[in-house]
Amino acid sequence: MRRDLRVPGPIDLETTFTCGQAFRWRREGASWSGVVGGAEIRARAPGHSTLRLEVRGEDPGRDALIRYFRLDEDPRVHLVGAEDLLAIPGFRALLGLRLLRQDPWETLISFICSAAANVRKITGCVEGMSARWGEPIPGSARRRFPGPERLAAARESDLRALGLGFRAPYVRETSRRVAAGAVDWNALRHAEHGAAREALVALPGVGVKVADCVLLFALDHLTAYPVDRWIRRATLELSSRRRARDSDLARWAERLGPGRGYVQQLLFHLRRTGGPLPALPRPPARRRSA
DNA sequence: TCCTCTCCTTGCTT
DNA sequence: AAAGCAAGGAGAG
Repeated sequence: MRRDLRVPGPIDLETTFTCGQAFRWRREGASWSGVVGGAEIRARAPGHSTLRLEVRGEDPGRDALIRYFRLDEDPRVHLVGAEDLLAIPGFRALLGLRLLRQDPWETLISFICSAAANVRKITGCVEGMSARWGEPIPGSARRRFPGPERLAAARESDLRALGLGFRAPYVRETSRRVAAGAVDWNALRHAEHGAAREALVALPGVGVKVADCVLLFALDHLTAYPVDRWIRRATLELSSRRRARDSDLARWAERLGPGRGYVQQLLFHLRRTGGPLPALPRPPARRRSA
């Protein structure tokens, strides 16, 4: 079935789907093909103000798709506090990169696979697991991302055969714990950022960076600022530092406002594709009032 | 407690 | 062709 959704603010599917937040979207002729839940979605954005979707398989429903694509908001609201970044060459052109609101389980496993990997590698792992253990989608050649029980039952050697390498035992053990009910996604969604992160870091293969990715890309914690290699470089440059702990870089980024997670995604893409960033002007010194 | 180093897979790039 | 690199984590010292 077909759905046309109104898009508040700019949208650029190319950067949205290839920027390293999601790993199941690929170009398919004139449109993009992705898997969302039990559906294959084919997406186009004619005129950049409408998102035209063709849904095959189990229809997530209009509201769920609006949530997935975050069409319930104009992404520019997340720039409050980060206005200085608009002066950086190339930054303004990235505002059509839409942060997605993805499934937390799939996001968790995807980013466990992201350790010392690149986007292509992660995509291969996620597609491989889906092809091997995912349920078929009626009317589509693609498959769902497998649930925790399926991956918990997988053999480490089978995961390694898909190219997961040293990440294989992490995926297996974390799957077991999730299948056993150790993670309450809804609770994490509403918990304070620090507490939610603490719960995720308890899982094998999950450190602060991966936890923050799950919180940002799936659980609506837009204050999460995952620091990976690229964001480390970008933030060091913006803050005119030569070296700093990741936690200090995340603390520095607090000045980018409550939407710094969204900003992080734009900076990640900008730094990865465009090279070094200029230093940001220092914020005016605080005057002591009264 | 905190920092640094090493290892862990794989495949593409230089 | 050896080394570097890629959305890191865990364990040792």
